[in-house]
Amino acid sequence: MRRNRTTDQLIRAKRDAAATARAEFIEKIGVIAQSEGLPRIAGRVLAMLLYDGEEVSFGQLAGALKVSRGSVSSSVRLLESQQLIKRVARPGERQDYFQLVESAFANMVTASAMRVRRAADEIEESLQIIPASETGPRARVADYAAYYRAMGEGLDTAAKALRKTR
Amino acid sequence: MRRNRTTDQLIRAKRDAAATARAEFIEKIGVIAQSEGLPRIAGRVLAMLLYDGEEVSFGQLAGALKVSRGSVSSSVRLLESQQLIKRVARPGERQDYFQLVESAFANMVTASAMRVRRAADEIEESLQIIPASETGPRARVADYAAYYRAMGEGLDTAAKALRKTR
DNA sequence: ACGGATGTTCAGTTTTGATTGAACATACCT
DNA sequence: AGGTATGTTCAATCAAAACTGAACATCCGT
Repeated sequence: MRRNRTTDQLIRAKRDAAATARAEFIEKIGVIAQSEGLPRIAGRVLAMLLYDGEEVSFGQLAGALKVSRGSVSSSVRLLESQQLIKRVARPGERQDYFQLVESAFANMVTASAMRVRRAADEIEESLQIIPASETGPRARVADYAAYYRAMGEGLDTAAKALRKTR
Repeated sequence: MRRNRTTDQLIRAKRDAAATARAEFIEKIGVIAQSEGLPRIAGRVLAMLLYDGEEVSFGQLAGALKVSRGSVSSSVRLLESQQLIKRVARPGERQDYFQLVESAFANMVTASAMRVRRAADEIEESLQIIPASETGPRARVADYAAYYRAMGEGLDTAAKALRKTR
């Protein structure tokens, strides 16, 4: 099929639009990730896997994101540890491949819940040390701990709900 | 009333225990604050106000936490902007005084909700740009946005609940 | 008006954490 | 075994954010 110049230009324009949309999304998630306590590169890895939806190789990550292999290594390890992505072996291929886990969103919530729970633990540790005579401080710190506990449970509940639905 | 040496020592030991418990709590919250996206000093200010329960002056904050007045200024402004503390004027006193707001915990949740909602907005912005032809990516990004939306609403609900209870 | 106490601002410094890249270990292919 | 592709580790670098302190503005009492 022969196409004229105008048609070709349209097609190219469309492809470009898709490419820039993808690039902007990846960068944006990189920034959002930082406000979630993830390093920027980890966020971009996550974004790329989410956007593309398919398995992506270690080399592709380093290449497409233009970062060192060292960074890719530490990022994917972090994301694996939080159960957000998984490493898959492709028969016959040397490289590692990665993809988002099914329940990635739920697991993000679980990771938050874990952080909050750890904070609650620390505060309760403090509570142990405060002498019984300090009734005012004890009451207020106990309230604070209870707040963190409640948050943690709320997040866990939310995670469970997410897991059921999708 | 005359007390012997041993009694005095006991009293002093008790006071010391209370003081170190307080100091450790303040430091600990400083660290936890960082994982919440607050600067460390702001966390310590918050901790001091929470522990002591009463109004604390600008000067006391700088003195007790051993930080510059500049740091106190920016910290209290940040905490005020998030509605976690309030500045109170004492009649006849020149210094500003600060205390935790009643609904501080609920407001912390609200602040988180705001952050999450902002992230959701950004992701939806991305969604606008992705061409309709990219059905796979669009669906996945939309899911991601929905997840953030749900989180935001969940947090807002939690905040409302907290406000009712206490 | 003056002096001193107070809070804010901002340029400079310090600290913290992320990122790189080279050395290394491992596995595979020949 | 030798060579190459691959992922990890870690010391060095870089970037971002927190923090300081001095200059400034404001207010209050005198």
